Amino acid sequence: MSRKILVTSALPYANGSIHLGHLVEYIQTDIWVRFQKMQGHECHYVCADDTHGTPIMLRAEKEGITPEALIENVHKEHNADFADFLVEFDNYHSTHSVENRELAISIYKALKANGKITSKTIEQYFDPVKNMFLPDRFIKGECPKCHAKDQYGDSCEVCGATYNPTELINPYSAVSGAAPVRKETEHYFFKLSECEGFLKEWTRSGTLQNEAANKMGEWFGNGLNDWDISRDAPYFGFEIPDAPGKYFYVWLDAPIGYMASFKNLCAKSGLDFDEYWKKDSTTELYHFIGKDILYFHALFWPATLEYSGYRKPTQIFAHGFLTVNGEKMSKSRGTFITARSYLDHVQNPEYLRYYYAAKLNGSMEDIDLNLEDFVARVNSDLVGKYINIASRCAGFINNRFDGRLSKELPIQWAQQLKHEFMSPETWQKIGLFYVDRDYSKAIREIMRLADIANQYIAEEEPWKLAKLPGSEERLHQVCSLAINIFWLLTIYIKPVLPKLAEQAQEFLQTGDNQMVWDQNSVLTNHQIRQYEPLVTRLDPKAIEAMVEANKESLQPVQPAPQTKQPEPAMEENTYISIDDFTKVDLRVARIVEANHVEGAEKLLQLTLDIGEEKPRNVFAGIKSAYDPATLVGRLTVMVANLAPRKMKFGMSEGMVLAASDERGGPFILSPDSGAQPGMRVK
RNA sequence: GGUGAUGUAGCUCAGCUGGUUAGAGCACAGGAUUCAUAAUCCUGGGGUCGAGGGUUCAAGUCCCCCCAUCACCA
Repeated sequence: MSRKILVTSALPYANGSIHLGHLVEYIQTDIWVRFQKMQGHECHYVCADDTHGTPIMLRAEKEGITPEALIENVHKEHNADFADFLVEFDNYHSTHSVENRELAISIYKALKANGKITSKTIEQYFDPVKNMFLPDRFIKGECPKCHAKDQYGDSCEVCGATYNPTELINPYSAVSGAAPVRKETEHYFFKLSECEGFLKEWTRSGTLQNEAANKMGEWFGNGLNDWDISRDAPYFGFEIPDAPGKYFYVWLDAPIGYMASFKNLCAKSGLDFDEYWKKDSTTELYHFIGKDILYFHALFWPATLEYSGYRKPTQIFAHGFLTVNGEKMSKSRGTFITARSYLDHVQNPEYLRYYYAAKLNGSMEDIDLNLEDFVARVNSDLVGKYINIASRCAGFINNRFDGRLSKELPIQWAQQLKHEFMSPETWQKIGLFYVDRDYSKAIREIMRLADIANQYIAEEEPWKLAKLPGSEERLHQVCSLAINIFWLLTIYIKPVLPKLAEQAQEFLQTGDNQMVWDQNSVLTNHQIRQYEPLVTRLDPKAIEAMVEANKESLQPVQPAPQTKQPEPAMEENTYISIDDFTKVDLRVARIVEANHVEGAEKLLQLTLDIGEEKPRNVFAGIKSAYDPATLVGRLTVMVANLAPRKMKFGMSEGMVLAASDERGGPFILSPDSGAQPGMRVK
């Protein structure tokens, strides 16, 4: 029974190169799609560049080209990267396309007709030099909570606080450096607050993984706010109908890009767009995404579709992030590796496809690319186990039997091996792992089978049979069986290693129609070709060179900030600069008051004078070591610009420094005599 | 801070609804073998399952509380 399936991966932002982190998702999706196609389902895989928004506009300006030219260049680069990693889209389009413009406008109109659009006047920061409203990420200033300098407008990287950009102290524009002014502007909102009932039901109807559904509970708990879907000119995007100078926010038209890409495919291939997108469509729709953009795909997107008269996704598959050697990708460590850099050094994309597959499961857990493990795994599994089966037996077939497989297989095949390698149960078991995106289990099973094959060969000792008179037939059958097993394993692993499967097909001289799932016949009395090494071992030096090269490519210029698909934060150095240190405002403080806190096991409440008008209230975890009475009047040192933190017992407006480890403590610090409250420690 | 996850041998990971001496691959040690890209086969060492409480006849598996790591907070 053939199903009709539409699959998407998240749209990469047209502001940067594809890197190994992105590839987790595209490889994950591609494997899934290839498996569906192998099963004979009608499966279409579409994607596109996400091209709109302020970062694109500003970057184009910086490069002295039009945004259109910028996204065109990036589109070419992305296309080449995906193709080289064997990610086989049926269509790779762009959100800056006629299809997307039409769909975005018609969806907006439908939402409006359904009473789901409203407008509100809001106050936003405006750059008077650039004459533009500033997105949160383009405003910097002092954190209102911890007073750290140069923090972004939406959150503080030092204390982790989130806030509105209007709360920043001494804000400045990251674009021009000018002090932004607050300015009123009318924005359009999607009334998400009215969609709560629908969304609650939808998110609990099996469309999300358990962890993801749990996560949604939090958002519902806080109550849904209306979603701001407009931005003011200048903006690179689509202008909103009947609203001159107002543009759709990039996240409105980005997911519509899935539809647009498919529509574009329909025009080329004759597929029926409505069959896949109309409200009561019986086709299936799956979105593969990273866990970071679950919010957009599990709330905004289904609500948008629901209230504009389209079908909703069948399921949303969220995956985790990539770490390299157990840590976030880092430019200074050379582990921030682009797709292109990998190809330049390692060449074979299937090593990475294999490794990711061996690690992936259907959960939102992060996966780790351990570079040493990567080399070991590829060489030992792929070359040592799997390819080795063909490599060690093909010679006998080629040289002793003119490349022709035997007419019969050994009795072990019928007796036991057939059940392991070719029974309906095995096909089903591995198939189910693919369907569930539990590729690591599929790989594990396939490698278990490869082990069995090598054991079988070791037991039969074909090299001895070759020297033993009268054993010709036995030798022929044993090696033919090994080749058959290699063929089966190739089919099992084909979604992961499509190129290798193609080369194997060439060697085995099998047709496309024999490379299908559920294969139930064997190759007997069949001509194969001369064996050539199908995969070579991966030299660890190539990995070292790649890491080195990426260390060198550390750019002195900071990449443009992104508002979408944020890349994992980068760690710069183990050392901090003097500037980093001076961010910490250490002050001499006098303990004016010290009290026990009712209900707290570890805390004391301190009132600290640091020469300010109002003394600071600080909770310190030093109860175990100090009696409050002995503290009053003492001088100590506190962090004065730590983000105030709301604790169970009240607001803590700083931190007292104290030393401790397993040998004891805490011991609070005291300045030498002469120090006065409020003096800066530096 | 809130929320969702994760923490099992040197490394990467399995361990379903709690039940015999906690598993695999890699790495390591010893042996076998030479067909194969030093690949393969056999044997072995190695874990107080993040810390601490609790429930139970029985806990890696359930509950509580810490600690660490990751993500999200429109």
